[in-house]
Amino acid sequence: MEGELGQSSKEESVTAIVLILVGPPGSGKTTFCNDVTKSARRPWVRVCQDTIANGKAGTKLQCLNSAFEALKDGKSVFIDRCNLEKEQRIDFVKLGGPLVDIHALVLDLPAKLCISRSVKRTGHEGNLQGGRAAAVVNRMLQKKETPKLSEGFTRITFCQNESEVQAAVNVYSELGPKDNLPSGCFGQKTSDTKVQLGIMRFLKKVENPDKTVSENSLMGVKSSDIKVAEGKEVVERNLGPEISLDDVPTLAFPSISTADFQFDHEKASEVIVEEVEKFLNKVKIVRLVLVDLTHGSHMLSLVRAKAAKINLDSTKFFTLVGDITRLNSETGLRCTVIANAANWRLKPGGGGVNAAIFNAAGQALETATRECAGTLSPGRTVIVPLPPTSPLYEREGVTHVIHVLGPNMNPQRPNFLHNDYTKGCRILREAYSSLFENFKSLVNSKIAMKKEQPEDGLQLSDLPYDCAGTKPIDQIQNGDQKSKREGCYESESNKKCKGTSSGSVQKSSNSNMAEFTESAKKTWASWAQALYDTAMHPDRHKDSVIEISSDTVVLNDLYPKAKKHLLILARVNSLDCLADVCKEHLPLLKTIHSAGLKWAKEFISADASLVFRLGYHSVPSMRQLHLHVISQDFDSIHLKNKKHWNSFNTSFFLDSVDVIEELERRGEVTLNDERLLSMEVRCHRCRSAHPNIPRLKAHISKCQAPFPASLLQNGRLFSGTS
DNA sequence: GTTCTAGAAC
DNA sequence: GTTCTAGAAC
Repeated sequence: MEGELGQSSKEESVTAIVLILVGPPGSGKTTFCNDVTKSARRPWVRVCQDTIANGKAGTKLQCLNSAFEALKDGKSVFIDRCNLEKEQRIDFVKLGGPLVDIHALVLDLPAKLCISRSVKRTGHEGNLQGGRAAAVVNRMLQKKETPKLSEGFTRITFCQNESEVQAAVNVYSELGPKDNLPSGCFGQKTSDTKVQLGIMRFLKKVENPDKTVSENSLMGVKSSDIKVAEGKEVVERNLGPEISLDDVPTLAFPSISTADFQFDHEKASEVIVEEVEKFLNKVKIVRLVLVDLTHGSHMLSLVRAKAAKINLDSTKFFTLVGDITRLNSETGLRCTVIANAANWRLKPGGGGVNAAIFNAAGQALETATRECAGTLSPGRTVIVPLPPTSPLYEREGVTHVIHVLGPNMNPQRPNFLHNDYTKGCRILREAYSSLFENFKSLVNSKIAMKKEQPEDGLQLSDLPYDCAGTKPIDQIQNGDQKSKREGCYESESNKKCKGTSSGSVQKSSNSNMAEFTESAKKTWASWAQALYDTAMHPDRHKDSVIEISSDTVVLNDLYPKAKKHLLILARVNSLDCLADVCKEHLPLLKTIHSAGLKWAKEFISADASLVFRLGYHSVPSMRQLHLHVISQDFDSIHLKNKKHWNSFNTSFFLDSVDVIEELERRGEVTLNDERLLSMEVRCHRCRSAHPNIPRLKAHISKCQAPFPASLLQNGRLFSGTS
């Protein structure tokens, strides 16, 4: 079937398009098709499952047949059905071929908007009226799987609001019969709406357990249910129509000074709301979340009431009951920066938020804090970048902690203000304003990086602030503590730690902030395409290739970093790196692993002293998924620098066994930060640190220490005795 | 990914 | 002086 498609138009070599619309009822799929068709410059046929059987709902097969016929006629096709799950799209993607491009248009509009449109709708072809719409939309969104290029799409457009939809309408209606659109992903991805639902449930559970709307009743049919879901204050505050959870830089902060420092709640809540308002007037795209662990927190309700009174934008500022150290894992709320209610010595302990954050972040935060500041005075704040090795970074995605020291009204604690609230309020204002400004600087620093790397795909016009507005560290650190090196998380033995605060936040935290915005799919420089070319055309690389199968190509690394160093390439198009890997690739990854093991065995049979490790780089330099099979002698003239060493000997290197295990368990792979590559170099056996690569190499040529226990487990190392 | 090289570190 | 790193160019 695929082979025949597009044949009739082959002479003119016109490429037809199958545009698969992806969106829940009420997202505007049909409207989109109609709008494009109205002024289209190429023939389009809309295939709608709701009406395909003589105006009534039909089957997917009928849709496929109808699309196939239209393509045979040289027409382009809209697939107008929800297509939210990969499984529902897969057969339509198969319509693609040499003369048929498969595009997706993701209508990622706010769930609330889709629900209200569906509810209001009376003449919709799918008969999705009334209260049932809310149930259906919610249920569908929970199962939503964002389309990926790896499914077989040549182009995916994401629309999060009406203006982006209109832009897409323009693009497709202006597309002439012989025109093509560039491949790739366009428009930022929003969070999955199921995450929003996760938060909604969490909030209902903790904020108001008695009046909780059960999932069943939310999915029920009464319109009153929708009222409850939409009308409840807490839900409304957190599910406003403009929210897209993942992409907005978010700061989570505790109430400063109101716990152990016994600051008056009424006054503190006033300061918070006023400072938040001031900040949000200045900054466009950020979110601030006030977090408190206690159910029915007095502070949160005071702040909520005051925020509502002045109509603070509830999508930019809201309150949340939860553990500030577990926001991502427990509520799905991703906060890259969190604030800590610190003590003046910036030490762990003391209970409350400070103890919780230092506990959760591990020793790494203590060390990193020491590198940035010795002490803090009231009203001041200091930014501490979290090392990627910190559990808080790994598990929660927190890249920075900003320590804040608030005013103290507790006679038992240092800097007691003797109930001088004039001074107290001034200091508290300073503390919040400094916190928010520091947060802003971090976000700006991320943007500064994007500005330098336009190939990342982020449009400057999308940026929330003026890129020129970044401040050097000495201005933003805003503390009277002795300023130390920003961004230092390496051991004291590293020479670079001797630096002062002359560096800038921008430079040191660029990669920290890499998660603030999701960039479009990576573009690969020409030199990075060699493996891709080898995987696609192994016959052209006969000098380096040593084995070809239907799924893999095996070759010797051109610049081996050890006595034996092989690469096993996946022979799949658009599987560039681990970030592209999903559950469907499990069999392939297992095949690759077996091929690697087979070769390791062969080498070991020739030289029994060899020990092998099989794994992937978190962020490879070369395109095309490739497994490294590398002997652990690292005896090679090509191993020349820190990056070479650390790419195989830090958690940047992900063991194949662990990748497969995580893929089975979670359906995706957790990648580690590129900053690991510039960390100090340590022996992979005895873990001793070395000042430079020549000294490290001299050491590893002699070191006979046993491998660390972690490597000896789960078959991560493979030797003659394995 | 590598090569080249300026300049930092020793 | 030599050694080594790190950034730019490819």
